[in-house]
Amino acid sequence: MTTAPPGDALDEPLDAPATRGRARKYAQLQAVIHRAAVEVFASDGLAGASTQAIADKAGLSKAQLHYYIESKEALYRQVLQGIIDDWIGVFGFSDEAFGPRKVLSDLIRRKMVFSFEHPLRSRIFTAEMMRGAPVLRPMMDHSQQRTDQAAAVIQNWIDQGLMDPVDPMLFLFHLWAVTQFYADHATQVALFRKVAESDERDRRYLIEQVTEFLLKGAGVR
Amino acid sequence: MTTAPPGDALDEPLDAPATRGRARKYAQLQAVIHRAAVEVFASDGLAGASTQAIADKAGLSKAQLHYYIESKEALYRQVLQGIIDDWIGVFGFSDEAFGPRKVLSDLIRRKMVFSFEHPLRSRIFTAEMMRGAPVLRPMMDHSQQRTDQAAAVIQNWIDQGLMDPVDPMLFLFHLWAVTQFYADHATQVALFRKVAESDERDRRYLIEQVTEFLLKGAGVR
Amino acid sequence: MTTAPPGDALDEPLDAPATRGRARKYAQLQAVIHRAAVEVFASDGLAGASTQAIADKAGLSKAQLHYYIESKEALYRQVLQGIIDDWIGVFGFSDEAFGPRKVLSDLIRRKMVFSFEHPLRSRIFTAEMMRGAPVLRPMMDHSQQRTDQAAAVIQNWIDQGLMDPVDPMLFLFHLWAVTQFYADHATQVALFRKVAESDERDRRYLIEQVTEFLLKGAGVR
Amino acid sequence: MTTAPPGDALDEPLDAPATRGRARKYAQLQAVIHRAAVEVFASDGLAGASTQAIADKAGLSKAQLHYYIESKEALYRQVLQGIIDDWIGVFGFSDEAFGPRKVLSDLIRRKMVFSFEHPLRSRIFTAEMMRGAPVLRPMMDHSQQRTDQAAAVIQNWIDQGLMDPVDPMLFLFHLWAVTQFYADHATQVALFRKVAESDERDRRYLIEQVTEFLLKGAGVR
DNA sequence: GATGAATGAGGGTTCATTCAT
DNA sequence: TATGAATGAACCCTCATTCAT
Repeated sequence: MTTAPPGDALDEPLDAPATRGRARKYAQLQAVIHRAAVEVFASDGLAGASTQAIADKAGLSKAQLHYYIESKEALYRQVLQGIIDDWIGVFGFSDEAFGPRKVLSDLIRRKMVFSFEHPLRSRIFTAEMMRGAPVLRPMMDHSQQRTDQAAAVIQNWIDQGLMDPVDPMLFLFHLWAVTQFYADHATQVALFRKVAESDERDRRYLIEQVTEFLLKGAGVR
Repeated sequence: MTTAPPGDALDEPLDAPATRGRARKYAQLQAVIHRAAVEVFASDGLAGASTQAIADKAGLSKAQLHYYIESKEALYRQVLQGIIDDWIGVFGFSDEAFGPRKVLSDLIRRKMVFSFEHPLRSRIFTAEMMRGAPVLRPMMDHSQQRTDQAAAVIQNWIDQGLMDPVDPMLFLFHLWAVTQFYADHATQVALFRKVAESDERDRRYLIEQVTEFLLKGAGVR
Repeated sequence: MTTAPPGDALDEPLDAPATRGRARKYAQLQAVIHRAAVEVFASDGLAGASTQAIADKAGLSKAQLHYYIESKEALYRQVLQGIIDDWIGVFGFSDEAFGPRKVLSDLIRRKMVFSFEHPLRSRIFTAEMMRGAPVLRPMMDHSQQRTDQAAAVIQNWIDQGLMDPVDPMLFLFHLWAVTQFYADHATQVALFRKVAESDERDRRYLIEQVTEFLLKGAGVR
Repeated sequence: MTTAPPGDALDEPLDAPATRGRARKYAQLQAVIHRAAVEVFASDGLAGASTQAIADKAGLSKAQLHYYIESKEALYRQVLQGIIDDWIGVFGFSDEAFGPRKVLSDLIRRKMVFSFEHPLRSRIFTAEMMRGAPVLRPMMDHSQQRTDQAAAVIQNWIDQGLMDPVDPMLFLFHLWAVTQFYADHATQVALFRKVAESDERDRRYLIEQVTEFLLKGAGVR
């Protein structure tokens, strides 16, 4: 489960100091750009995002930004790639043998934590999905396959009487929909609940509630 | 429950025939523009949508379009207004006295039907929400209040032992999240389930499954 | 032989006066743009030409120019198309039966006149050729075929003993090279000969000299 | 007659070994840059050529290239200078006393060989001429004078009855035009003649044909 | 020397909106 | 009303050149 923003992991191989310093700076800049891009893409979308806005947010000139990126679309693709890379860690099932309660609780918790910590990324992903995933589709090789596997595991659990006979795929949808909601609509959630965002205690409460709701809905024992 | 696209309801007050004809044509054009705008905003977003694209889709020239609308943003606001107007019909609780099973089932069914029939509108709404609702916020006067009322009703039912003691607001969120998912991610849903969209029998199946899941999750009796 | 710049031929079908006036203005503007483009492309090349420069020379704003053209490349293609259209009239052989002296003299005169009257167009063509004709190639359908036919006619004349046994294709090249020179290098020609350009009497002299030289070189009787 | 690409002639004055090695490397690099520049300028023109493309072709970084050249225009000027230096060797008349047949045949052969071996340089020159020679003009000090001398020689021959009374300057133009054609339009020549470029036997044939044509055209005895 | 980084000016093109007819 | 035309502000991106290391 790697939720660190790209570029924050600074364990590069040791090198000549000069090179290392330069590479380090380069990586930092890339990270800054990445973060800026996430913010702008999240609020304005691909079409609405201007490289000027990204450059400003990153503290660069527009020309400087374009020195570091290939194109706006490439930067967007890179952001998406970072997201689906993260998804893998988040969405991977742990050992099926632990049974649905443990495995699904873990999954839900990871997903909720991701929602709390990376709401912008989550929104970019949802927005891309809603557009029909024109950019993302060619990048998602195994997602279908992985989802089918997850559904099979759930079916196994059902067959073993460990949970109610729900439609496994739909259950996965619902799990996704509910957990994702806390990222995509974080502002509204906070507003309606009159609770400040990012309250640690509250997050635990939400995870609890969501977990209980989802497991109960599927009759997980 | 009004799911008809705005502009289709043509029960204008009777008037002088000439004026009525003119007004009628005007209303029809507005409806055409509205529909075109929904399509374009849904797939390209506010920033990505071009008035040219909307005009093309409406069969008008760009200048003609701008004659009928105040501005692109105003048109967008109008579309959003149409959506929240629809929401009211969809989301309104029927008489609390019927109890949670009946009331919530009805609500879920209406919401699912809306998802099936107006996925584009749903997506525009979600996209706007995800941006932090910069345009929508000033337009949503009573939504907070209405949601609070709904939560109160649910709390009542809980107090009466008609359902498990869930957090009412969270339950509403989850209900929203799950039903909305079938609109916002219709393409993906169809893809993953290998089912053609818009199959009537399948829609009934989905409504059933979703209803059961949500009610069970809240322990509705 | 049509050497008029496009847009000058104003024999459009009669129409409603308003439309005709508008169409007329449109055609005039297109002609102005075309002329400006010819000048700029001739002196700066495709890559070096800026739409700003073309717009300035045409007395338009850049945005206005782009309202009338599809793109810089398309405008360039249009210019090239105009040139090869003209070529056809210039280069077409009259009736072979008149014999080489008459037919070739006519051709040379036409080509020289074109060089005098459209040196810029000629240069654009040569420049495009020198680049390997990346843009022009797909537009030249029948040039090869037409040239082969011309070569065959010349071979016929040779077989009939009407001219020396020169390589027909090479003769065509030389004819082209020499006549083209007076367009492509008009400035230098004037400079070296210390003669003002565009002197009518001098043009007749040049045509005479060139004709005699070329015919003698091929031993035309 | 020096047709070697500039920079290839490495007979620099002997010097201290270190300096000599350094100077040698410097000269080699200059030659590499020169060759790369010729290729890029020939196909893209001055405006269309990018220093990046030249650097790539020369195997240097853009910054490195700019360390070795003063500016893009200066490099272009340098290329032009190399070309006109070559022209001198190619175009110089041998001893007038040998008579027009010998002298002109030699000149034509040299010019044709240059066309075959340096088509790119030839094209750059022609392109510059067609633009009106804005860069070249200030560099061509003696060309006018030299051409006048050549014309005088031809006039002499005419006066001696060694060739027909053609306009000497025009004859030089035609000589230039025809021989140049085989460089500037090498691609089209090969295409139209369905002959592979750079065939040694064919080159001899072309030189023969061109020589005969030009001499006959001027009635050289 | 060589290289990554930076920059200012411009490149072509699009667009929402307005205007005149 | 409806349409062609016009406009000014952006937009994404490139480039020759310079700078710091």
